[in-house]
Amino acid sequence: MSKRLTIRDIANMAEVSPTVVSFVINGKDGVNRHTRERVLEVIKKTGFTPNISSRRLTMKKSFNIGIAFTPEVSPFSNLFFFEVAQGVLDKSKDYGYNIVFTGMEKVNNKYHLPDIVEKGDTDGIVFLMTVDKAVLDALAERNIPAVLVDYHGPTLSVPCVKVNYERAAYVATRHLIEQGHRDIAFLSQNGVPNFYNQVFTGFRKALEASDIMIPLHWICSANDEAQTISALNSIIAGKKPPTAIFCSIDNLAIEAMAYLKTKGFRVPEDISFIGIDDIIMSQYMDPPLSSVRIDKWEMGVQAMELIMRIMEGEKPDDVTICSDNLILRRSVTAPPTQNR
Amino acid sequence: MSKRLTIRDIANMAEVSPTVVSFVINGKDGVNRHTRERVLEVIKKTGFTPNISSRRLTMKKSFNIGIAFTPEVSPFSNLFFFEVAQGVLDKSKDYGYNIVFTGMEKVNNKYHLPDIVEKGDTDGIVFLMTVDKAVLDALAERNIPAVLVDYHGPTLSVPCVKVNYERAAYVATRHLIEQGHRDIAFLSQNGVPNFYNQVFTGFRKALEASDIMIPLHWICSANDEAQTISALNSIIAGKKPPTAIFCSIDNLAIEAMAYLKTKGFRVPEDISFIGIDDIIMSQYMDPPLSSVRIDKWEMGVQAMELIMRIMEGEKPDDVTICSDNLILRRSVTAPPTQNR
DNA sequence: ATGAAAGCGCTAACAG
DNA sequence: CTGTTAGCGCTTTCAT
Repeated sequence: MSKRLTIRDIANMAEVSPTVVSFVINGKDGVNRHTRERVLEVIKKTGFTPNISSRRLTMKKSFNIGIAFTPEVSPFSNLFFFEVAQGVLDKSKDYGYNIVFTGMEKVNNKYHLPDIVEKGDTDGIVFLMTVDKAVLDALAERNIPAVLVDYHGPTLSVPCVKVNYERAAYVATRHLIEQGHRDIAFLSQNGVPNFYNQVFTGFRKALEASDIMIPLHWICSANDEAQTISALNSIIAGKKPPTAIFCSIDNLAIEAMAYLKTKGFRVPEDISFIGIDDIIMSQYMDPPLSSVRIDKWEMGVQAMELIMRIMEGEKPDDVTICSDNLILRRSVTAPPTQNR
Repeated sequence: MSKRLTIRDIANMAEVSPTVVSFVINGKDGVNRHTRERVLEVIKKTGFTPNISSRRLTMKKSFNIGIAFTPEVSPFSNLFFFEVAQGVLDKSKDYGYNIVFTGMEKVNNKYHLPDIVEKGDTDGIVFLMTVDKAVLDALAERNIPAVLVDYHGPTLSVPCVKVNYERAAYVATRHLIEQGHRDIAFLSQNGVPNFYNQVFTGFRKALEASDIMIPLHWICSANDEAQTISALNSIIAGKKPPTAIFCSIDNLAIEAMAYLKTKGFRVPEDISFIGIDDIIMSQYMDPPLSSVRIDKWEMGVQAMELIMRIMEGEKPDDVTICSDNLILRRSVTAPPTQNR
């Protein structure tokens, strides 16, 4: 186990001072071309890499970016944020940062500052979906940049990577209509009011654009499996069930599809389904689920880029990801021809 | 943005020297009880946390643990290692380490040393499934601990967290037999010879234990979707197709099930399926897939624990995870009663 | 264009 | 039991 080289060793070998070596490593000018090349030569030959702990201390930078999340949106249990995380991870490499994942614990109904920032071990944080105002303030005070991915709340002091869910819902619903459906039910979570509003608005506008009216008990919300089932039961209760169901996220569509199949519905022959997100699982369903694809990986990339721009002193605007990329699979077909 | 406190500030406030503060922070003894309490008091009051960059430099430790993976087993695209990573991450908290994810690029058909170790920015690495001998050697030379998760190759110099795939395959196959099946096909990947051997052995032993013989064209391997399909075609080609298919991993079972359904087979009425792993997706299939559950989260936890033990100078043995936890779902039922 | 020297905040001998 | 001091390996004034 040979001792690691230091900048001083390199300096000796190249017969210059440590300062010069530091300069060339950091690409600063003010170094004679020949000297620079000589140093570069030695560095290449020795495979020298500057000790990162030391740079961290000197530069008061951690070269870490955190991804902070609450249990519900852990990239390790939520397939949406799983892809987002991948995006920020991939992009982080380009900037020479480590990504460190930190779950946020809730104590007394408010989130703790991620321990990674308490330790001063992060230069920026990307929050997934939610964050406490207090946490954001603490970050601002420490002057560490933050961005939010897939945030649904009121405008905030930090830039966000957003999805236009109204648009997505509109596109999904319009697709159903274009396939000939006029009896379309709406199923969404409503735990996050803003999300619900966006999605419902998109749905409503699509229907209105085609002068379609639906019975009110076809508009349902559900935040867990039990609620989904009872919503579904109410939707199919009438004598004339809908021919299609719009679901605000794929997860819900998957749950709903499974349940209605147990109730004897054939998908899509009896009833069509469409969702939003296009999570990895959707393509494996039976039938594979049509969905409005959200490029989650790209959201992660954008988040990382926002962080970097903030670090460079910019004050970037929110970015909104393409929200109308319809993925056609087999869960949607024309409505059954009715004879009554 | 108030300046961060240093150990020196705390020392002044508590009217002791920085050394004493350092001692109490690091839980060393040789500090008077009252002094210790006084210092603790100040620390609590101020919310002081020692600058980690500084400790890193002084102690020559990074307080980072890496998870290294090739593209095929990226936790962000492979649902098996996705759960493993979660386990490592959860456990790392207990030890105060960051987890940093590093993909390994292949250049000239061999993997590069993860950049995180080149930079000296990791105290240990968890490799997912594969690793080059050369990389392991480089690590050994730098004296940084490594463990392997779900490794299938010949014995190595580093401890591994293993699955007993022979046992898992045995349990899965026996379940099929217990349900009355005697016409059972075998489908496995064979990209990793050791894995194939284990799984096949388990399958074979279960059959032999019940004196079951099967036609040889029911023993198939496939490493991508096209191969899966052609394997399946060959399996169902004869006049009397099997009543059940054992698949070496859930992914394969999912693919196979989907394909055979398009061929008009009803699952499980016409043909039963069982897999190994119990990945997150399996429960959402139609029908939900029976599987031998591998506790992937626990594998991650064990990996982290192995790393820690190596750091403490131990020379731990491999650990093998429970491999016979049968999860009964709806993809297996009794074989159709035959009348011919 | 180059070098000397200070200092980042901590830990760990070593003295007392 | 407590304090002094010397680094850890780098970056960055400030001279030259």
